Amino acid sequence: MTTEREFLDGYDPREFPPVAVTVDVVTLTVRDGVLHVLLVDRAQHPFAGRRALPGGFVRESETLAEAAMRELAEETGLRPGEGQLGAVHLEQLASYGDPGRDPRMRVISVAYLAFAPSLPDPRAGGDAAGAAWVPVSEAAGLAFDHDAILAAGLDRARAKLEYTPLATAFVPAEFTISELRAVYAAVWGEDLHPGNFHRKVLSVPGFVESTGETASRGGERGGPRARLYRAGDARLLHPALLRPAREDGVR
Amino acid sequence: MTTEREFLDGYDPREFPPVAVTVDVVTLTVRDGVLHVLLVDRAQHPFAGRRALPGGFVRESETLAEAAMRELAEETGLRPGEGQLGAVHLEQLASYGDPGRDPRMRVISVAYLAFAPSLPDPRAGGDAAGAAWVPVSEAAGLAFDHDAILAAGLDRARAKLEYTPLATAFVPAEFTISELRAVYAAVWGEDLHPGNFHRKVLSVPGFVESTGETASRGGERGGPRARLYRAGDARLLHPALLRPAREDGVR
DNA sequence: TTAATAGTGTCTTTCAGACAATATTAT
DNA sequence: ATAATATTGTCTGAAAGACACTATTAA
Repeated sequence: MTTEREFLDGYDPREFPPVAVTVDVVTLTVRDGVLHVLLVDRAQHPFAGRRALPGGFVRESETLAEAAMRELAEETGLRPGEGQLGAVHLEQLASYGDPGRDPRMRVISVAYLAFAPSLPDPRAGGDAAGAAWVPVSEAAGLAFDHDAILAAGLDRARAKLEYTPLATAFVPAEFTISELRAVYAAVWGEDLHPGNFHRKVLSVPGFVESTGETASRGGERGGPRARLYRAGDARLLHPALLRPAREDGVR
Repeated sequence: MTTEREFLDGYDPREFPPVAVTVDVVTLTVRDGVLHVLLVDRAQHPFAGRRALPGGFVRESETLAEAAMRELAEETGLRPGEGQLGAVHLEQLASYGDPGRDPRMRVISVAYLAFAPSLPDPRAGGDAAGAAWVPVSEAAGLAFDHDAILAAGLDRARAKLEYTPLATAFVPAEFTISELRAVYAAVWGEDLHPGNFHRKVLSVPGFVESTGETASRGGERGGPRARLYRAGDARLLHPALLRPAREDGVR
């Protein structure tokens, strides 16, 4: 937005190439130890019958983040800022604007990434008619360029667990170290050493803080009752919790 | 882009809220050991007389990245894909679309981040009339929300030097370890221990590879002639080159 | 009882950073 | 000659990861 040409153009919106701006949301959650993404079924052309990321047009007076939260609320049937949706972490992911990515017209989509604790199935009716949580391993062949957007969201999520405490966004307000470890295992797709993970999490300043309470019962198949923790005040993890076995595929 | 409403809207672009999509580019380079950003002087309202990031409207048939590279080429007077601009690293940074960020109309700007080796001053004439390299410490009070975009670019650049070999994008194809260290010092704003930095860089697989050559002369104020290296094939640094002294400000 | 899990202890290896030492070159 | 720089060596402490061990609880 800098040159003279732009200023002159600014006077008449009709001189711009017609373009639409949408948001698409990659919403991740962990259900039963498996990473899931929220997808909707497209009823209409184009890509009718295919699954897609929830999304829609940005309205006139809302910010991009507000549009993303609104779309997420519409699809899950939950209201933002209340109950569990209030605990959802939302961040901008990237924008996608290749000509032809939408066959109807030029569409620039701003993708958002959301981390949610385990939520109920999307309610039927309304916009959420075709919404469902899908294991990421089964989320292929999406409409538009949503496969690439989902892949970018997964990459971002896996990286963010390393150096931020955002794994806590996937669990309830109070959680055990084992539950937190299950999040890492689900997002990274590999098991972590329980003992080392436990000591590591407690050693990072501000990652978690003890509630003083203990879980009401032990594990499903036995074991002592675990202590409960809540998210600490750290915004970055120092030192980071690095993924194992990244030696290959780096070059 | 998923609901019925959207599909219907798709038929008539005039039904969309008028919106423009631009790209803005944060172009960083290191000149004489100081981190600089490429800025232009705005001649026109709004923000006439203020400095701004180079940018402009995305054209109909180009991708977002192509638009960013085109704007960068126009402002620097260099042609993309040739000479030094071919060595420029360009990546998407984030998108900015708050209502009111541009007083003329709704504008969504996709910001890009570029790392360039030391380039000549922008040529006079044409779009680059008011373009100049400005030390980042003096780049405040920019037009629109460009202060925030620049800050995001600096954050990203500082973080990327830690775990990617992108510092090599700031130096010529062949460089010495000291030149690479000067890049880190300029971007991070703190001096690094020469001996430890040297050993660290050479110990990270694929970060740099020796050319077998030696610089034609020693340092400006004396010292032996340093060996020359070129960028290696690593895309990520393992282990990473972490910034010192981040204990504070994390929480 | 049996098996699984929570939590802690120990050891080895790697790495960051402080510090030192030597060789080389511009001035 | 002097000072600055390149490069390498050494040492200490932090941290990751492997492994072991004890206590507790569901079934």
